[in-house]
Amino acid sequence: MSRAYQPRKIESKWQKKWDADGLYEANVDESKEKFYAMTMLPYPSGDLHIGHWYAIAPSDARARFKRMQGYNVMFPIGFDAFGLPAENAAISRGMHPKEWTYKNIEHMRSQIKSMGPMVDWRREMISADPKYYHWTQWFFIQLYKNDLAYRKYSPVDWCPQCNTTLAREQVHGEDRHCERCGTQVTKKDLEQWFFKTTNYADELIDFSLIDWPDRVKTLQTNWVGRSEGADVIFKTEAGDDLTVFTTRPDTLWGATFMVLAPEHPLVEKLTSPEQTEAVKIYKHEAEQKTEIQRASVDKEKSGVFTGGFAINPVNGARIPIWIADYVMMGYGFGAIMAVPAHDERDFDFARQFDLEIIPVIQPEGENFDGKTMSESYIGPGLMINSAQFDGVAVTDDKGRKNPGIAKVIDWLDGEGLGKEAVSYKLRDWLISRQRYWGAPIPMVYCDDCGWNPVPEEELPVLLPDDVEWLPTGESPLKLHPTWKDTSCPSCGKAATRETDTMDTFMCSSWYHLRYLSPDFEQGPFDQNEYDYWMPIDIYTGGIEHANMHLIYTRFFHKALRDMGIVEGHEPMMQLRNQGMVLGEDGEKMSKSRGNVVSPDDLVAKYGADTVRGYLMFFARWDLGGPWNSQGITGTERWLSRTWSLFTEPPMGGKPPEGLIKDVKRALHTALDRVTQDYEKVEFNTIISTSMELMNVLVEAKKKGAANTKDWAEILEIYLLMIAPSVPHIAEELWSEVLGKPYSIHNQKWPEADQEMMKTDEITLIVQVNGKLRDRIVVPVDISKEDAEKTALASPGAAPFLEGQEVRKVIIVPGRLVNIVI
RNA sequence: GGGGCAGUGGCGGAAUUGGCAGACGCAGGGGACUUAAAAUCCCCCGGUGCAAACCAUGUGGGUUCGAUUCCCACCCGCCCCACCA
Repeated sequence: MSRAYQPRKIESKWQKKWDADGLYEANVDESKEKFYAMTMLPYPSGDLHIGHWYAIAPSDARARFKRMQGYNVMFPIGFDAFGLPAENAAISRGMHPKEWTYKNIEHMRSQIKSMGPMVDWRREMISADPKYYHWTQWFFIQLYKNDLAYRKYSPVDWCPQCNTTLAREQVHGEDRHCERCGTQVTKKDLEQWFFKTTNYADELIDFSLIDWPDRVKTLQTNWVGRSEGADVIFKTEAGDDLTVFTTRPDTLWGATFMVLAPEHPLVEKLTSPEQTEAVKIYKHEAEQKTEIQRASVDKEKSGVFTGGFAINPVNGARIPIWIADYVMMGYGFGAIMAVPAHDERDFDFARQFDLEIIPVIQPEGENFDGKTMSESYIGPGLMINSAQFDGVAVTDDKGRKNPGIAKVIDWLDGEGLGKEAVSYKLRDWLISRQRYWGAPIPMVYCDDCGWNPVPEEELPVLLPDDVEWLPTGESPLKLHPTWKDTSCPSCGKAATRETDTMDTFMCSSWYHLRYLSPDFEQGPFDQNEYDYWMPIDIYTGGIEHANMHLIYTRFFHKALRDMGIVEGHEPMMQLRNQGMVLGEDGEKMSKSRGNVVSPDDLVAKYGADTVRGYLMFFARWDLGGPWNSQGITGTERWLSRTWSLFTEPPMGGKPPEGLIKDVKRALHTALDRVTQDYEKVEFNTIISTSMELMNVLVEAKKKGAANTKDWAEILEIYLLMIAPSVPHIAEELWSEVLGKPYSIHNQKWPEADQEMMKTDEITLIVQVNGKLRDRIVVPVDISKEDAEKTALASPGAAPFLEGQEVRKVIIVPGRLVNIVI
């Protein structure tokens, strides 16, 4: 009597054996082509979420497919172990962040193992291990030595809930809330460490070397926000330079006033005695505004006149200088020339405060008058009121491609009034965090020598365990009685350590390098491993990191490349994003909503293979969607019917003529499709095609197909096909039921036989005026003439052709005949 | 306001990229087996219509012999950015 399908039994059995045999150990092997498949590492929050499974299991299937194709595949995993949740847990439970984190890792590691991924656990990295953050610190020092890390006093984003600064990227939404806790972010003037990500702005929007989703490329491009234009030097009446960036130097003659950000350094000097009070009040209001809800979007412009004037360099006009909060200190120079006739915001401002409007671009057939214009004009036209440039055509193009802009830039340059310039929205990356559970920034401050890096031989700067983590807004390390005391690396005098820690995104910017050699002590990675494995061939994970991790890690790689530490221009050649698994109610899963699906429960009930298969099947992987707890029974049935197919005795007698040929055709067609879908990283159709094939096999077995000598080979190919997606049942059926040599995961991916896929007869679609009228079965090699003849005579089409003149017949060989009447 | 992604049965989704719309699965209906239930197996399953046939891929146009697929305009949903000069 055949055994029933007992997934949990066979799954833990094979997981143990694979582990004991080191089946998934990935070693440098020059004789084989490498494939580095990586999935975004989890944060050890406590429990593996279904979202983790969704990220890891299909990625694992893809990696297994590559392995069967003959690649030497590395599919590592680790833990992004530093970060705020550990500290918050420490505060609320009175448990040390380290203890909490490592306990969680242990638990989550076993949960990951329960899905049976082909992970080489010898390569695991944990970013909170001293042997890891040693090198995070080392990288900081390299960036510092190469002039890519600097300290700056500036207003920075501050989360009052998390009690720390945040990178610009970690501030979300119109209301500017904290990425992690959702609290409204405030501004704080602090001296902090930054990385010069802006040095790489242009390179970061060049995606020519990588195969990344358009969505991510667009997000990153918009985030970098490159604009082409010119820097133009205005002079204040007092003689100070007042430089502005503009994308529209062609409209310079229409600049009738200037606007500075309230925080602009020249404001005080410019302000006339009679305006001093008004300016002071406005500055104060503007400061408050960033702190209060800006969500109440009254887009009505506010601002105040400083009493100061500037000279428009192109025409000598004396123009007033205002301050307004619609000008941002952080972009360009924090100052603009206002051209109300051709900029919507400037127009609104001019109308509100009754400032002069001079049109300088005019399309044909128009006759603009600054006094009567009802809105600004942004489009193309001819320059007017612009002295020698009158009549020059201005197009919709940006930058130098626009003839008007190009001419003006060249002229400005020649006159020494300005120069071509590019501006970016991208900010330098603020990495200081006033928190405990992170990698200490390895810098020392000495009253005499200033800032110096900790000597590399003294790394790592260890995080002390005995710390009070009172959430005070000061770095907890600062409150430690002795930790910060050290000596100056330069002069040896008593000095103080930097007590801030690094943004955890710093840890995750290079973890792919640590997988190469997690225990290597002479450097961040072993060069031999690097030379073999890098770059990453496919990186999978959520899209939410498009403007954070995925920009930082590219920046990091490019910076290391310029230091000669790594090679190539990009770390990750291909990126694919998975969507999100939502709760059954279509909402984001959350404990408070009670719609969380527990993978542990599912594995207990259905087994890991069913969960893996269903995650691949239930939605388009890149989109995700709501979980359906009934839907998983479809995958469960697929596997139990597969089990029966292999374990139940043969049926029927002698199979009918042609059956085996038909089965083989279905087999190879499915194999071809599955192969393509794995290449394209489209998982749902891999499973549906496998189900479809199984249905064919079940039918064929009933008709006696299992009584032929071909049957064994058919079953083998089917098993090989499903092995990457459902590795345990495939192994059991392969090694135990078919008695083939262990392991199925060392077998070669079968090749679809194009000959087998061919048919003798095809079904030709017969259309009349594009409407389906009949289907005719014809020989595959039918001539066009015969196809036309047969179609015209077909019973379905004939009635529609009666008494009609056939004007044209379109024949798509192998597909259809369309008769046009 | 700008940008992106999507819109196909009751539901998740297919459609070899311009050629049979709805594969595969869930749910539903009917039947077989069973004392009964579960499991399993078989049949039906977009709409209208007795049928022939017609209608149907968010809406309206267009290109084409032929459009879910390409183009234009619009509607709805989600995501990102948002007074960025």
